[in-house]
Amino acid sequence: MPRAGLSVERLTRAGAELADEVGFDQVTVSALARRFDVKVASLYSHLKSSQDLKTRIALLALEELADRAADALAGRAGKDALAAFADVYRDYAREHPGRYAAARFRLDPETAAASAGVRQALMIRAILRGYDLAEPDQTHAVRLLGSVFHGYVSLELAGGFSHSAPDPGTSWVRIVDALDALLRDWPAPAP
Amino acid sequence: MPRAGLSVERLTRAGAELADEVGFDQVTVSALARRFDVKVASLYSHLKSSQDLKTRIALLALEELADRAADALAGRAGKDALAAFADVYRDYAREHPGRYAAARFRLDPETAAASAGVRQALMIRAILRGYDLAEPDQTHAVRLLGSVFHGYVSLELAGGFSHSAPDPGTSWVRIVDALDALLRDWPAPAP
DNA sequence: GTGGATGCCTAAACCCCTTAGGCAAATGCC
DNA sequence: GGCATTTGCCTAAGGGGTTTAGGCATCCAC
Repeated sequence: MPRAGLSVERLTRAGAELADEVGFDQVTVSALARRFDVKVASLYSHLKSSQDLKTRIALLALEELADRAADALAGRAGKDALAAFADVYRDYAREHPGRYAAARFRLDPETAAASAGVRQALMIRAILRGYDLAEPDQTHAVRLLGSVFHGYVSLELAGGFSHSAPDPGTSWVRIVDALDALLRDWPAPAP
Repeated sequence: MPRAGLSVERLTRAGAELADEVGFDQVTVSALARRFDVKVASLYSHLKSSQDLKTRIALLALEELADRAADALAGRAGKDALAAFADVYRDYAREHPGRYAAARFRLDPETAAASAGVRQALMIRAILRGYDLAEPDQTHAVRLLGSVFHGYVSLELAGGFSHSAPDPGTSWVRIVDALDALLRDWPAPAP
């Protein structure tokens, strides 16, 4: 019987595809084994556990997202950069819902610290350098942007905006406009 | 052998408590049966399925959230109302992380349409009547607020802001300030 | 070619979900 | 209070998913 040629990388990529097809929480070691026409136990020479598999898929998704964002940001600044980043985020989630869900998978702190998630945070901070925000307002703004991007995309994916006008793409554009305006004129603390 | 006195309501409440203790995705029919010291199969005279249980917990959480929000909104308008609603959301998620996660559980469209989720959407629209927004801007704003509230709370719960200054409560206040300012001066579409 | 490392296998234990069918406790009717 | 019926909880059993232990065949290096 010839060997299947498994490897952590192939398994991770296949897991990511599986996630996009059936949803991240349906990604299972068993399903992956079926996909490679191999017995379940065989995967355990490559993966430590189901958790390990999910973590790897999450890291892959975070990488891909950060790569796309870096591409999109090249040569842009200000609102251009903000809109580009925002679109990367939303588009990625729509193209790869399973991977996007994976990117939200809870990692333990040290794994998270070593992930491409920090690159994303740095890029948001870079975008904010196009606006005039001193600390701690910059951090508040980072958190706001992270919340809006994640929140919107996750509500849209969950079907929260479906079948209702105006279409989600339009709201997205207007929300990015609004965020740009807000960042240009960030209010002082309320009295 | 005396009966345990199970009922759909008791099971749902216990499920919600369990969710807060161990996380919503650790809520399982088996765990619930253990909690009542009863055999697993016994729960199936009360619950159709594991999915059914989760749906019921989700509906409970949506009700509780809507009730709290309605209380908080009574007699308030404008920024007061906005801040009160925002705090209800964040506080509920911090007090009841499992229930909050349950409230994000994906319901099928008709169940969602009959849930307290629509009450929440109506309350956000009511808050926005304190600002001067015509359609379709009001809808854009509803979506923005929903995204920020959900996004922020979910990032905070996921530990995204932990161990980093400024503390998440401060950012929350400033973000609500910023949203208020933005709604008072909602920008026209970009050229 | 042969030795060793590696890859995939069988086997088995454990946990969760779900259905079918049975006995006993609660409920209601007289 | 006695009896029938309903209802609730049980045992039994099948189907997945996860994970570990141990075996044999394949692949690679020499």
